[in-house]
Amino acid sequence: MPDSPPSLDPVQLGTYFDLIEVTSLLRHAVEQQLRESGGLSYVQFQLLARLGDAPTGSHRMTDLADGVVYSRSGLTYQVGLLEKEGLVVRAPSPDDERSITVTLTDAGRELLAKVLPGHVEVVGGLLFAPLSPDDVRTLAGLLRPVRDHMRATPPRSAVSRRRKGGA
Amino acid sequence: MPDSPPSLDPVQLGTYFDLIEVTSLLRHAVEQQLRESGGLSYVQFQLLARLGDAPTGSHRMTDLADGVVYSRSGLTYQVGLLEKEGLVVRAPSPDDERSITVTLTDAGRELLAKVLPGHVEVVGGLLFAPLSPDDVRTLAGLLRPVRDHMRATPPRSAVSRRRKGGA
DNA sequence: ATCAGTTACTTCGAATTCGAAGCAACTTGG
DNA sequence: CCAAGTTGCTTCGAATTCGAAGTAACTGAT
Repeated sequence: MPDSPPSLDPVQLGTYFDLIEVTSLLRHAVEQQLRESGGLSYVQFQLLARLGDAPTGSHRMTDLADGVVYSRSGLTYQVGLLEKEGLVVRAPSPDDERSITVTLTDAGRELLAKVLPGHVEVVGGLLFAPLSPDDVRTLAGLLRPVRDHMRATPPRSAVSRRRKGGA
Repeated sequence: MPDSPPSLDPVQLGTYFDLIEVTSLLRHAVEQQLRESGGLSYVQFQLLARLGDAPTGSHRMTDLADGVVYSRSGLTYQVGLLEKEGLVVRAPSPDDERSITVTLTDAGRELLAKVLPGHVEVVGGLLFAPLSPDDVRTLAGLLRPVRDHMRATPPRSAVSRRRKGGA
């Protein structure tokens, strides 16, 4: 691959910074709304949303962690909190004894429904307000390949727990 | 304002999710590179980068916190770490006795220079690899107005420390 | 069936993060 | 000048976050 320029041009750099800034601000605003309206952190909301999206309303721990880009141990902690609130249930997986299946409860679904409108409103007001429908389509068309590329690219140290000493 | 639809259409929703996912993955990869190559966290890198960009190589604490979207107390902590490493210096501001001016040291500038190429490489390889130069320009054109809009929109509770009780 | 290697999850300790509260320095109106 | 209000930063405590290490379950080869 001969075209990996060693340095970013100014447009790229500015775009990168704007991207980071935009999502930081968005996250911040959303986080506040979620805490006020439902006592949820952003990760917790993401988890509930993912479970709500799933046809079965459930996912394995690992898939959840990968989905929201979170550490395994952090996920254990967060799911523990959600379970204590009665929003999800943990159960061993039928086919794989090691796996834990996390499932959304009715209470979880309710809370999700209660929180979603406000969430959507914040996102709409901050992120989409300055964008036309065409803009949004364009943006979607740009982000999707990036997302796929990132998901496909193995993390720089794709080591299997042993052999950590890079070289 | 008659056009704030109460709900996001599927394209918007997908775009929003992709945006979050893309930046989460990017951040993760970048964080790892920074830690390995220079022992810096992402915030720390952002701070050094911002100081490096400034004509004077310095900024007030508050401006730094706002710039990187970080809490004041968190910034105090991080700048403390950077100072302990000799990467920045804190000095009271001449005109305003309350303000602290944070300035990049030579060591800080060196470390920044040492870390930047790898950083840029990761960002290029993950974020920009699937995008043509035209795509990047388009993306920049979309993000800029969003950024400006977000910066202009006051946080939902623009209260002045007192009168927190919302109603 | 047994052993080595891998995968799924949890526990643990250390580091980071935030908001609330506190303190000092500015500003404004009298 | 003085009091009330605001702004800039730090300290404090509680909650979250991660990676390393540990345990249990699966896989494949012999």
